Amino acid sequence: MADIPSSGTSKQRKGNGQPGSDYETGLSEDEQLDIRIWLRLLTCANLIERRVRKNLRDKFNTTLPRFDVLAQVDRTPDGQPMRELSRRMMVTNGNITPLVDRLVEDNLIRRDPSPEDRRVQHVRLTENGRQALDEMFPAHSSWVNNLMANLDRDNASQLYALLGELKTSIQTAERDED
Amino acid sequence: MADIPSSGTSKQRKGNGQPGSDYETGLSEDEQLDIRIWLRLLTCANLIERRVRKNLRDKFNTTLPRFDVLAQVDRTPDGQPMRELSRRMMVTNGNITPLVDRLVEDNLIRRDPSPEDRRVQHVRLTENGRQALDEMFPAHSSWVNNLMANLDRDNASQLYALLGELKTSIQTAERDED
DNA sequence: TTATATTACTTTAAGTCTAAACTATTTAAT
DNA sequence: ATTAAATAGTTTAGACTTAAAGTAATATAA
Repeated sequence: MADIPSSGTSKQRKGNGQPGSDYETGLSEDEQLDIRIWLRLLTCANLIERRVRKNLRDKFNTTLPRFDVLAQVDRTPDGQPMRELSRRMMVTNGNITPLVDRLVEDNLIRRDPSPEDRRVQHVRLTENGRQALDEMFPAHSSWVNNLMANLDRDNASQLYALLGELKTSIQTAERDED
Repeated sequence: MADIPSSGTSKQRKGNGQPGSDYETGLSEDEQLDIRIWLRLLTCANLIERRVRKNLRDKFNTTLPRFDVLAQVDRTPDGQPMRELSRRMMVTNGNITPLVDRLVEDNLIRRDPSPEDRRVQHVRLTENGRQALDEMFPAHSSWVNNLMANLDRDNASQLYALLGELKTSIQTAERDED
């Protein structure tokens, strides 16, 4: 996960000679800034994720992917097809199958075949699953809240907006890729 | 990875009645903002990570953790102990061992026992590893740069600063935990 | 209609990751 | 010096993740 670039190069690599270039890395200031944003982003995400994982394990004896499935499934009253789960969770299809298998075993969710399309399985919360989620959800919020408690509210709003800009930039770049 | 909270609750959960609370989630505006920051952060991190992983595989037939190890090892001329690698990469100790094993097999790094402390193994780049990294590093930068190309430079600087604030907030909260 | 492509999901093999238990070594405290 | 505690690294079992290949069902197109 961590992805910290070093000089990333042998001593031979020279600066590009342009203003704002860095002798060590051969990157322009803009390029360096981008990399630093990426690394800081990753560090923050890792720190938060680590805390959430630890608390889910310690306090609810579960894992983040399991919590994610429950939270996702709960987003729509009629449950969701597997493909929708994998799309929302940003993981591959093959990942979801065994994850859902285990949650079904534990009677937290169930699979209902779609009446319209026999390929589709709708995943829904069981009563058990709902209860579990109702306990976990506020705790999860409070953990995140706690980690950001020292962040000034104006800064928080701005950060949220800027992350939106970043997201747009990424999606634009990915769209142009194709 | 994705961690999208839904209503996360049955219909029974009521708003907390305070100004700015949300009937659906029972979260205050501040709490909602924090969760939204977290989710957006995670989305951005996932999008970038996914692109980097895909490009590492397609163009260099390698993986992100492998690249991370090489980049980390390169940061200090005399290599680094395993514990330092795991600390910097924010993964557990047990993760590093097989990862390093595979890279040693491929002759990209080597393990040198520390002369001072017989428990310690210093991990260093081989000439092969240096060459590989020298090819990968600029490519890696350009991928990230590309994803952020549509981000205004002022916004980028601000985002970097705010992520710093967030990081501090998280670390403060974690410190208080202990 | 019939062939072709697409879609939803599962399976497989291999890599990554974690927590926990373990070994070997070093450090600290008596 | 001897014991206890801490540290570096490895190993283990299990969960998660991916890409790629496979199966079944649906949609498209000729």
